[in-house]
Amino acid sequence: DTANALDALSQEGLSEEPVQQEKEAAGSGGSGAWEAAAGERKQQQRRRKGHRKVVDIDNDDENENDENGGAGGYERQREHPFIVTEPGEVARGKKNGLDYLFHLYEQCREFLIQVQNIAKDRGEKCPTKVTNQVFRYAKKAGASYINKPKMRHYVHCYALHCLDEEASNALRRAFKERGENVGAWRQACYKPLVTIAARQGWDIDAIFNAHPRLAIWYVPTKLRQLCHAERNSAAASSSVSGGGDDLPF
Amino acid sequence: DTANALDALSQEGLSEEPVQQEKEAAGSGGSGAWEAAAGERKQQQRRRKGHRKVVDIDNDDENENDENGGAGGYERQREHPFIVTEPGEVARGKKNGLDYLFHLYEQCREFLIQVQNIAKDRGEKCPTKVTNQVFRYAKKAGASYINKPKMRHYVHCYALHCLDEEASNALRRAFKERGENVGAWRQACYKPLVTIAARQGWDIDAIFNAHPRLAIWYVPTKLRQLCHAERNSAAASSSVSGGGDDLPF
DNA sequence: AGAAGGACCAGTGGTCCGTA
DNA sequence: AGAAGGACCAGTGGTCCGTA
Repeated sequence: DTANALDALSQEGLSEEPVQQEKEAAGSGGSGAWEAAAGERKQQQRRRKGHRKVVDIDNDDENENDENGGAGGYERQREHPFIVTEPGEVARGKKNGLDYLFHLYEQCREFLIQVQNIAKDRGEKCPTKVTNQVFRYAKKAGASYINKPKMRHYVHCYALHCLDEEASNALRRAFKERGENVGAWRQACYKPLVTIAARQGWDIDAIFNAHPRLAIWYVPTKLRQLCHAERNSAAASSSVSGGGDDLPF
Repeated sequence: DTANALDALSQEGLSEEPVQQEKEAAGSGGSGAWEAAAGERKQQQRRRKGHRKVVDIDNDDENENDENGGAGGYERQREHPFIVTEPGEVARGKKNGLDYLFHLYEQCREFLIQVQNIAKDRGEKCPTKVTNQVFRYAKKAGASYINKPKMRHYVHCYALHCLDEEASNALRRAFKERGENVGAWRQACYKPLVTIAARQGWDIDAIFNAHPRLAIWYVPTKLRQLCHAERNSAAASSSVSGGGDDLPF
């Protein structure tokens, strides 16, 4: 129902960055076995504490088939950054607008439904949330612009859009007017959600689950923490003003 | 409500087996660095395909503190095996009965409820199923006889007990009479569940979720597969006997 | 500086298989 | 042979941080 017309909202052309493999291939002067295995294996080193050394001993011919057909200087693409747009406004320049952001959540929902149908058909476990499996499926289906960190990052913004579209729209207009960046707008989305939670007994999980389009998203940790903190301080101040045991008003 | 009186159903005293650490300490003549690290690190070798070699390079003094205070020959305890008992029957000898088995599921439910209350209190994510976290909590609370492989192994038996206690009781009496072992009884529990699923549109997840005491358990993979296979062959035979497109009868 | 997302990591669901 | 459960492993939820 949120039609594919919205796809047009994404600006044509993507930002570019050199591809990882190419840089690795170009980065000459590696230091032996580990370097050679880096393309094949995951790098398990970064923040490792145990000072462990991993050595591959049958690395024979696994890395010889370069599937990308040699060093043709192609570039990895990265989505344009979001900017704060009003409802209905299309972002100009190398930017994406917030209607497009919210549209990505609808797309994920459609991918989830497809994954669910396949699972039901096969008699397999059926996910109720947007899981890693769904992100993998989306990628395989060609929606390479969908990824987990991005979707998780803005879930609460989408939640406000679902739960109080008027408030969400007003916030967008206000932040656009003030020339705020996306990060500031994103931060500002928390507060109205906490207010909504306050009105509904602080149960943010119940609020998500009661909304069909929101129920498929995990409640973001920070939103959960904010609701919890606010509930406690609200209870504390009410018990002070109430002058004794907590009363229901 | 399923009172702690049932705890008495577990035979006093447990089977014994020598403790792992002791055996490892006793097993002299290891072969160098990896052997020395085995107590500290997880053994990552078993079925490994990649022919990888893992070497620890700062193994300095991590393994020196033997917390068990030396080789006092204490024994690890293991629960008595289950035998097929009738409802109400207490197992004799070094055995446990099936009422006790089902009681363990009730205990897990109580541990889950405690974990849920703690989580709600702290404003953390609240589990709806018996997860690893719940098994850990049970162990910490002293219920060392509860463990994940055992509980998962018999979930479908408990499911039958919840969904059709009469049928479950009849099956127990029949298998006791015939002198069948627990494994045979366990296998036999699948079929009546598949029959129940057939009557309810084959949705075994919905059947579990509709029952408050069962909803907290993951549907066992094998039960899910049996329902799926049976649904498909039922659909095939009905479309044959129906002589064309599937009809609703 | 603000932002997108590859890649990591601790802890999960699932159950094998070494053990008695 | 039958059974209990430690311990493993692939893939998860969560998000950091190297990247541009």
